Amino acid sequence: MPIDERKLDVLRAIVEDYVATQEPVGSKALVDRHQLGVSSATIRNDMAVLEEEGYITQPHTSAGRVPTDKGYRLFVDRLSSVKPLSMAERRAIRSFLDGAVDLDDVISRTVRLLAQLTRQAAVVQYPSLSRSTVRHVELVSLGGSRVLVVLITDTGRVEQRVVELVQAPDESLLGDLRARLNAMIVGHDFASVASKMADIPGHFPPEDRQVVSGIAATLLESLVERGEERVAVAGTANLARHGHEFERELEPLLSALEEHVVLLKLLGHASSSSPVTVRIGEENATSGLSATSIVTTAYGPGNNALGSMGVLGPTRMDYPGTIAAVGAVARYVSQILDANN
Amino acid sequence: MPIDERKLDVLRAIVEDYVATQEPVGSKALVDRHQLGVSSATIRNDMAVLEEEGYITQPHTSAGRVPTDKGYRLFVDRLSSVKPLSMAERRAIRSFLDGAVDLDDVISRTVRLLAQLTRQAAVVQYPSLSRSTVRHVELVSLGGSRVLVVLITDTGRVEQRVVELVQAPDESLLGDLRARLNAMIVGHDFASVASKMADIPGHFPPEDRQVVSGIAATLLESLVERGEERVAVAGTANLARHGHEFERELEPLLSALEEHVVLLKLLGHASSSSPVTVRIGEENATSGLSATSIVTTAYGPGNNALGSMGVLGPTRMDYPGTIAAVGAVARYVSQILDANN
DNA sequence: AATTGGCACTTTGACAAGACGAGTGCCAAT
DNA sequence: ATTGGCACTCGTCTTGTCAAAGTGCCAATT
Repeated sequence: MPIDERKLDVLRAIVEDYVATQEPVGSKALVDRHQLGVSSATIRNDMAVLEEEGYITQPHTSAGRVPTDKGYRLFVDRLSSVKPLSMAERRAIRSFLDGAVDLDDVISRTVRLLAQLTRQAAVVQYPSLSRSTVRHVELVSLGGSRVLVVLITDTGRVEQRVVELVQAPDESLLGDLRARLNAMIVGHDFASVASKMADIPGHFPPEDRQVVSGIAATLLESLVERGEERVAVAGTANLARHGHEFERELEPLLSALEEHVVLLKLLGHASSSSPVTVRIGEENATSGLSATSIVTTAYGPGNNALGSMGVLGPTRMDYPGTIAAVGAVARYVSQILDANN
Repeated sequence: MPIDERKLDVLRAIVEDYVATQEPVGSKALVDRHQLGVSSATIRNDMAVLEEEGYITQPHTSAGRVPTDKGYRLFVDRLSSVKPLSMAERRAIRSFLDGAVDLDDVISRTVRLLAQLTRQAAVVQYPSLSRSTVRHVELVSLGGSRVLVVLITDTGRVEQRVVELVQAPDESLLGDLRARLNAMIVGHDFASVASKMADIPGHFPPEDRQVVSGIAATLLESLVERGEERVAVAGTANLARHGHEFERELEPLLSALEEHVVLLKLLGHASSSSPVTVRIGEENATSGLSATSIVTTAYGPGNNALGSMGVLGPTRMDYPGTIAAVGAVARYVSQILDANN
């Protein structure tokens, strides 16, 4: 049985009504609230087909229908148009983000903004180190054998790390090393930095090599290990707001939001083909998240993706609105980062 | 009617049983599970008195009794002894915290440890800037008119901030300023730093003063404004675990955990008189938190409190265990920070 | 005076039975 | 292909009953 145009209309109407009311929607209610031009009996026939094809389901005989993951998928892929943001929302984005003073501030404002706009939980990944270039490396002696290594990227991200050396380095050694590091890696991509780093100790006299390689190792480590993992989260309270509706989901979801490793996997590598990616229910392989959907997109000036941001909520969410909000915020943040380059 | 010794025993038993079972506890169950040496009828009389005095209450006629906030208060103040941690727990604290490489790592490990140990939500405040001294100030030109200001405290806390100046500073000016700043404020308390800062521009030629005061202002600002507000949170998922038990509380509590300003107020100024502070239910003036209790303590080497840490959970929590865990973790963290001084 | 056993009373929760309503599926008619 | 009609199913709501839990009180005991 083919799915014709009207059946798609029916599916769209079901999704919209269900998202709005949170209640299974029946054939009668449907003809009342939408201008479908046919009777409820016809709708019932269509619904039977849609159910047979797996787009909708009924919690029990003689309740209305509810969209399945597959139904939502079809909805976002083919049935929904992007809902333009209201002027108030556009204004909110601007005024909220324009006050940011530096990268940390941009990220923290962005994540709160997204949470507020969508009334769901929001996540923003810091600009990925591996896709940034080095702007500056600074070494600061903290007295004794301790040195602070500071790394600054072209996106304004600042990573710092204290390293405990086997012996106290003298000030001139630090100066030499700082100069050499900067000359060597500033402006370069992170992948290339890793290979160059290996040569560095060779340029120093043997007695200094231990210190030098200690610092170099920390630098590399902080790039690779800690590099990707920074994310900001906000809006967890929004999940509890309509919380008891997806009950058993809440705890695993909160866990995922705390486990940054998991979270980054969920944010995933936003495909650059389509601007905003939606992953629905079971499509997230992560266990316990079968009733949550994730809307993500990459951000970054031009086509140069620096990181991802997104929103998590129940599968029963307002997809057009959420997609629009995520897209708009990402575009605006990209602009800001570009202007700040 | 006076509250005699046995009535206190009864109250203690009620609190313990209620915390363990999460169910109102009746007179019969009480004599079964505890060796009180009297009959259930006697217990009933005692319970009637306890209820009259406001220490316990019954959800409805003929259910068991449940402790009130006042009952919990009496329990923690006079009826409970600190429960010593198990060897496994002590070992966990050590092995978990000993791997920390720097302050950020210490804080993040601490907060996760606390959450895991108590199975509740944990909060750790970063060492307060106002109670630290300056170890080093670093100025790094980012090219153009942008300068990165990095501030390092004796506790290992590193604050950074990018400042956009009206004109590009030249390198030697930055060097001068850096030297002067360090000479002037290293080793000093933050309160005194603020007043000294005002003099700084005067030592520079007029044409540089704008740049100098821009940097000085940022430094001050980042100390004062952002200074206190850094906190780390973990274990929010634990709240959802037994979440539906305190229902309406979840959302405001999650909100509070995200609003760092509110959170810091809740952590409060841990009184140094008693090592661990407990605030129960309504005692937290914050609205919506009438069913949550907060167990906090200050940490820091010796009597020098650097910040607070604590645990938030339902009023119906294991107070002796939680108090012990918070106390032990705080002591161990204090040691670590001391060793790292 | 304190404690106890006994008993009546109240309330909850579980269970069953029945009324009701919502919604479907199907069929015959258009 | 669409429609109105109708029987059917199933969940929900209400009501009633019953057992269990727990209390409060009282008279008896120590």
